Amino acid sequence: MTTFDADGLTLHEVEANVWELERDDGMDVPARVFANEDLLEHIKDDRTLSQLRNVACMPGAVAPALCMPDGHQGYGFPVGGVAAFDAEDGCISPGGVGFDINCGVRMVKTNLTYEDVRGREEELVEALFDAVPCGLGGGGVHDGNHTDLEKALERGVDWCLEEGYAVREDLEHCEDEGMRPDADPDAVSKKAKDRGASQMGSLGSGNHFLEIQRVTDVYDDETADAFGLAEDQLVVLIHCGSRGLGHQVCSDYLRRIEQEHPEFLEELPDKDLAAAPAGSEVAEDYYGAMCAAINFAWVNRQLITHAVRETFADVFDASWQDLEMDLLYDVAHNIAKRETHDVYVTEDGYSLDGDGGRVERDLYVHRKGATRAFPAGHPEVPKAYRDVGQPVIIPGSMGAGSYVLKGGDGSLDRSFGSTAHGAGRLMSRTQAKDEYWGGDVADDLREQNEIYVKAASGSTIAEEAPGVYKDVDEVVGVSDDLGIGDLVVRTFPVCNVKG
DNA sequence: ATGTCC
Repeated sequence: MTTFDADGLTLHEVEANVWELERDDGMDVPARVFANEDLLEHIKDDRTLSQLRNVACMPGAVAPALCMPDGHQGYGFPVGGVAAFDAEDGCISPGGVGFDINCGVRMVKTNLTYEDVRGREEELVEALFDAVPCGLGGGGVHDGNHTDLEKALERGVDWCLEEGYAVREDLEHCEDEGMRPDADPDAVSKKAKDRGASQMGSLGSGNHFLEIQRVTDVYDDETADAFGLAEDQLVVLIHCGSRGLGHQVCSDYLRRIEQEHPEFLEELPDKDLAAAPAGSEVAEDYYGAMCAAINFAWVNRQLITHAVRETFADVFDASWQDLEMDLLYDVAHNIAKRETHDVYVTEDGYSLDGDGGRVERDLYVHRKGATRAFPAGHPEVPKAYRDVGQPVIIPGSMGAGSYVLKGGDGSLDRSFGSTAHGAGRLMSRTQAKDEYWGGDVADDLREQNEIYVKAASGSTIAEEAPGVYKDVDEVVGVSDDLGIGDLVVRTFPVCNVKG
């Protein structure tokens, strides 16, 4: 059997692109990495694998702890991690969701082609840059107050509909229809709300961006047709999260868990895993606050969508409806969710693939830097896509393509209905700033790739240089080979507004 | 990711 040694641990290749960390005495369940050997090389020297092993030791872990092909080391849990814990006697972990709650991405379609925008990239980017607040700090598309914020936290995109920032079809083309009903605004601190009120409809910083892209390749004609995507079509990708509000919710609950459950923390292999026992008051409060932050992030992306539609209408002198700027889909990348899954009880604990006795379990499924990828026929896939599978949007780096996949038939048996979320970082932000200078990166993109980039700060461009990321082609290739998310189309950047 | 430490 092929093995791969990394981070002081040994992986065994149990089938093509599936590497297992065998269960040792400390682990409740085995752990698995979905990757090829090139991708494994990238996690050889960081803490990804030991972090994944730690996740497999957590109370109530069900079936394997998983790392997607774009995985890398994170805070407590690896980014690219998928982990399910029993919702009755397991746990929920802010570290398993991440600081940027419901960081995610949506794709807005247009009926324009690359020819329509060619030569007007600078004009379009300047107009978008003026219309969508970006970078660190306050300011948003909607001049928020606390009354609006409460409604946004409670109702998500449904609030945008009432305010004229959304149409009914936007809700129908969003994961969870843009609203988590379990949201509990009372569980969100005043400090978090203060930060959120001034950031309603803002891009933020880091890897967040607004990008105009063109469809360059169609791999699956039938599904592309169902998604309304065709070669040469212009689309808009909006990638952002819950800004300071989500960050504050995460920080608040990490502190509360430390204060209220020190004995529970003590038993975890790493304090950064910071889980709350299922059923405890803090677990319920965190779930309610996290769901409110999820709603906030959806409102954020919807408000930006509104601003993008108005900007396109201005620049191209036509209404956004005439430009057919409909939402393809909006997916969350950093969330935990109560979901019911079929699992199988085996001698070794649990499996997902039908070996053993079937039981239905209520779980907290954590997707941290991972995308839900439900297959055709699943009741939570919107009606428009029920026959083909949900759209899965995977952004690449600034200089690389992005992909639209469809939820694969293998995703429920392999990964709790999940796949990768992006290219995945190769190096830290600090290291990136040593290796690159923002101005040079932007010049290279313009001269070599004809991609026009405008950013709030030069150092952000350096931190996000294409060379800082893995090869997204390899990431989606593994997803497609495993049948957890299947290739539909590839896009390539035309111009980009960076936070 | 993030008013990159209240």
